[in-house]
Amino acid sequence: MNHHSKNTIKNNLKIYNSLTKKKDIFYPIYPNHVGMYVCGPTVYNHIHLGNCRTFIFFDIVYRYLKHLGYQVKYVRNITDIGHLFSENNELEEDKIIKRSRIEGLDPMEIVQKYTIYFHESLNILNVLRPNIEPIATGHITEQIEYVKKILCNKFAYEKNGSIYFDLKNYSNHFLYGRLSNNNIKELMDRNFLFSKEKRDIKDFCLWKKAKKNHIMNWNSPWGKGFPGWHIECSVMSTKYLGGYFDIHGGGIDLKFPHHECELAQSTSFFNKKNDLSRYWMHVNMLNINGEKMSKSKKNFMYPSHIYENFKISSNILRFFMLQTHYRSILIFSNKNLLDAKKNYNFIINSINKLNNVKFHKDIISYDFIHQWIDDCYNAINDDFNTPLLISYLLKGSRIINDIIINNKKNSLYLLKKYINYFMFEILGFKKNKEETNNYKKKLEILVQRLINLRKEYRIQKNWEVSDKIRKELNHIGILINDHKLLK
RNA sequence: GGCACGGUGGCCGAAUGGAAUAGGCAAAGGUCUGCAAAACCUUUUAUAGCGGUUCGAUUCCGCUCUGUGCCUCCA
Repeated sequence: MNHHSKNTIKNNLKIYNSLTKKKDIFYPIYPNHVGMYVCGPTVYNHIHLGNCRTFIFFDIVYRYLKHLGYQVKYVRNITDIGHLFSENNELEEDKIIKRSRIEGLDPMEIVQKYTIYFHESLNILNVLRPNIEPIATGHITEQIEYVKKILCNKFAYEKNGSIYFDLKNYSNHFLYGRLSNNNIKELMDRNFLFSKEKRDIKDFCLWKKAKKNHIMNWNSPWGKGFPGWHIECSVMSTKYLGGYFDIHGGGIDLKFPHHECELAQSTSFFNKKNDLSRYWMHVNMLNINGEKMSKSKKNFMYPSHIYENFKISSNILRFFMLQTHYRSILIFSNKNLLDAKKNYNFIINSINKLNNVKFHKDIISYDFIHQWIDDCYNAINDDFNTPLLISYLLKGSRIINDIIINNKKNSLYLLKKYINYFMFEILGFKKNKEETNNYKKKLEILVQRLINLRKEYRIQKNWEVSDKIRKELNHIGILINDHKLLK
């Protein structure tokens, strides 16, 4: 009665594709190989919780594809150039340059500093590193070559040392707006600073001429300048994954214009209809107080805020994010975070109990356990429905408790095997390791001695002193939960 | 103005053309207990509104109300 053969599971993964606007069965271009590109951060600031959501989600995608036996090439870029910051339609300045001015550091020091923070933040969240992490400024030559080809194909034009994408000519040959369903004519006109140079107000920049005081600039056939925002992703994805790969992802706010422009650039580059990626995936936003958490709205929180202010671990933050489906808006609130904590602890406690129980490998197979395993796989296979999967993991935990408490003979072996797969391998929770820090270890011993001391007082029924010790420990965040005293 | 995704109990959050068995939190009750807490077990409550299609709609279609996001800074 074993329903969950690996191939059946593998052939039933459905992914919501922003390009086709429906759930498509996942099959890669080359059997057993998956190429995945995810738009990474611009490293001019710390990453906040909203950014983390996207990277945690694609970590699940990466982990699950590997679990299914695919060889995955995961590429996630670092943007260290090209994002212009506009204020009141007055000034345009590279975000990294602006930040370097504020902090009094060299632009490349800013890049280095926030790249390190980015990696550290994701490490703490147990997000796996991609296979390739290309950096935009490391691919200037390739970007220039790419722009040259688009120019050569007549889908771009030069004006005063800058290169703009020719949307009008593009529209004559291809459809612009396939991802977002946006019709160029229906888009709102805004006054852009560059608009004087552009043939059409909605043309976007491929290469921008550097002003005299613009520190980050490179030589090009069109003079000193720097690449536009969208070009780096087209170039680096094509370089490392080819002109057509399996999955392209990012936050939903990148769908338009960023991904739409990438699609247009790629089509112009090859001069033929091209999807760039077979599946396009977009993660919805994290909302706080009814609106999107973003750097520009200044309503963001960093992961470190959460660990400190809510006294929760990175595992619980991760769990919190996975309790909402990735295509839904995730609402940040104190209560939701505490719900996540309780649920997470419930599952982990059950797993810990399993580790303390001795059992033999099952001989009999139990149908309901197999059903439970199928349910779990079906959940994750249905467009990565992590909230549904978590509900099954909670159910599994309850089954474990029931078996252990009532001393039932049952299929603990399979339960243990699969709940571990789902929690640690696929959902990517960190297994608690022994603390290696020596100083911390001594503190732990001290606390343990206090607890033992208190136990002696309890045996003597000296409630006054034992309650006082418990209170003191509670003050510093160590919770004591008493059990019945053994005689 | 255009485009996209939503509206399910007190709250969060799944699913579905055929009795709402999701799940969790909260609440209530219980086990346990020196007390407190924790842990574990059990139970209650819901498809925004109006039409249409249908034997049957929460699900599909249309309209209304309403929320969020994108429209060249954004994960």
